[in-house]
Amino acid sequence: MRRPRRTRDDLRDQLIESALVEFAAKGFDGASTRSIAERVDAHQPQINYHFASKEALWDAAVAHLFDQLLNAVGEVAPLDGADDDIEAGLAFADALRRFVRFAADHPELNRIMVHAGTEDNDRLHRMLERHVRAWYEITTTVWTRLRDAGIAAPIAPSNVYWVIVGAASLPFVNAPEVRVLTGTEPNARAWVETHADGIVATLLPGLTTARTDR
Amino acid sequence: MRRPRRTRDDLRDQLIESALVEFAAKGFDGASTRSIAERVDAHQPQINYHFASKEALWDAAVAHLFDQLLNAVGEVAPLDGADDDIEAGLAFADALRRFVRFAADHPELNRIMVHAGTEDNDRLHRMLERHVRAWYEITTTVWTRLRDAGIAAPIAPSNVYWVIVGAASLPFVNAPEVRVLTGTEPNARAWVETHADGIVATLLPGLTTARTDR
DNA sequence: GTCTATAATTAGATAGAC
DNA sequence: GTCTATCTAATTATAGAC
Repeated sequence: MRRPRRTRDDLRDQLIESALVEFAAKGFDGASTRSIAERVDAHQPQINYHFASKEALWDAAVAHLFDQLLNAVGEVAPLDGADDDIEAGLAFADALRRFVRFAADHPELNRIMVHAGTEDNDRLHRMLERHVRAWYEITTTVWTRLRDAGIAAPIAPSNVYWVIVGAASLPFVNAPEVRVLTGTEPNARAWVETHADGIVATLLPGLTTARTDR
Repeated sequence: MRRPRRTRDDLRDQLIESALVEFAAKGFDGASTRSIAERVDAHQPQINYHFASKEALWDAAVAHLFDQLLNAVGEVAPLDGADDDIEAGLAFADALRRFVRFAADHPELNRIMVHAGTEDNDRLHRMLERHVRAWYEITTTVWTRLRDAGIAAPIAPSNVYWVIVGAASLPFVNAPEVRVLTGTEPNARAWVETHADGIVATLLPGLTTARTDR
């Protein structure tokens, strides 16, 4: 009945995956290290041994998520360097689509972010400076350019970041709510693509026009 | 040093207000009935006496919030009856603006909703059927009409509800994040109105055009 | 009818066994 | 170096005093 002993790294990875699910579902305070451990057949004190504290586990889990995000959406920096504005707009549209797909596949990211963003504490500051600020800055920069080019919708660069994140991720963050209210499955491929299409067409109305103009 | 004894209703109201803040900040599991009680100078067991259980207190707090929302945004039903489409569009734009202002003034609503919507449990179902479904239905109905009239942006009626709620409320739900990343105060009147302007102009592009056409 | 004292459970962290 | 046994504090609910 005994499970073969795991390697250090395997156990760490499993605890991180488990932590993501629990933190996303119940928030930092609501999640218990005991449940996180038991979900992967470990004992609660093993968390303190491998991560020193609940906070440190949270930091590790968040870092893991943002690694995956960067992998999935890719560096957006090149956007700024695209030759012409339409090019930049198309690249941004692509990044938006990839972000919507990531939000559908990994609802934990935006669940954790929306939990963390409600309270002003050290955890939030660490997450923002380590992982979020770069995304915020590149978004406002590219958006300003696309606005000037008449491609982007009339949203101020200072708040477009939250419009994008909120609109793109909420149906996946609240997937159970979507299922109850619509009777449809938001994680179905078609649902996700419809959502991405709507977001892109609405936020970048000048792109559809421009593309047919060429 | 003794506080004058409160009436039954005063204490209930104070506990509900306190519960809203705590549930919004930490989620249902993370919030403790002890903190909720202590915040208004009461003892933890008084919650069980006045509300029977933590769940019942949550239900009462949520009901109170949705009462306030209805008060602030008003019945949207009349929208459907407006004579012409532009009229309906203007009324919808007005409701959107009032919703944005409410989200700024009462971030607890969307914080609690976003927490509740992540887990499929009885609490979520009670909230959806009692308070949310009506808003979802009227939104999709009006949106379908405005889409057909060429006023609304190209977002499917089945997901526009989450686009609106997500885009309109996230900067207030995550106000601490906005403060850190932008250095601005999202609750400032100007910030809120700029946000509302952006949302309305982006979601109802046909309205600006139509208005100048007349 | 209302609140205080208290019970039963579960939280995260540590100390010491292996 | 890793995990198990255990500790202290905090959780919600109840029982009984006023």
